[in-house]
Amino acid sequence: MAKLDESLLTGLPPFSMLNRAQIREILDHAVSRRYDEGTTIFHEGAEAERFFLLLDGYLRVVRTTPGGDQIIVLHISPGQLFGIAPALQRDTYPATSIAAAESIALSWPVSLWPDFTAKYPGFATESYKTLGQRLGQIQETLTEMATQAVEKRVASAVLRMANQSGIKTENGIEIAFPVTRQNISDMTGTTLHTVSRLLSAWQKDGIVESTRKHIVVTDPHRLVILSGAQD
DNA sequence: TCATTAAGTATGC
DNA sequence: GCATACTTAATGA
Repeated sequence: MAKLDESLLTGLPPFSMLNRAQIREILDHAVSRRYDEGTTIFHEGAEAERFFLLLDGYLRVVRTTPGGDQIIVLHISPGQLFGIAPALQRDTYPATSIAAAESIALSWPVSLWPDFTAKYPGFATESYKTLGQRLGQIQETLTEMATQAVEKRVASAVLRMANQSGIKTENGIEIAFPVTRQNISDMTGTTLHTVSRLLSAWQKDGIVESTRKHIVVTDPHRLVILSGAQD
């Protein structure tokens, strides 16, 4: 296996306080893998054998409700840790992770987690920080789901993706990974029909531009207004 | 206001 | 040319 370059980890929050030698040490224990779009990296409830860091691509994190349908809980962007069940004191994964686009991730056996948190300054605190942020975001989405009207929920879901992964183009902010209407309905607890209608209406109003699996937010400000601010 | 049904068009391997 | 993505209208809770 080819040696991984140290520049992969320098600058990433969990590793930013480490020196070259420490990063080298971490990389030498890591396994790098590529995942095609749509590939499941691990399943909810499965034995957590490894924890991961996303180097490139985007992931959907999906949970199955008691009813049986899947809802998209959050997305993972490059540079983020995921599958960190050990940080939650769990030995199974709390959710399923699926590659939303072609992705590359590093992983380590969970047996190394105690070493990492003990040996590397900043690693533990940074991990718990992202974990806390995620929990907060999930809770926010959940209360939003329960209280807000559909149009607001879809608006904030699109905004979240644009903020998290958006790349600037001439026309606006483009969501960097493929998203279907179905995906958005899975994030917002509505139907793909409603999402389709909303996106069509917004396109007519010049707020977004969308083609298949592809969304550009052309007027973020008005989408923000739709997402919650009242007129 | 929104889900559901249903019936259509567009797109891409 | 077939499966998948998306659109639109109609109906009714």
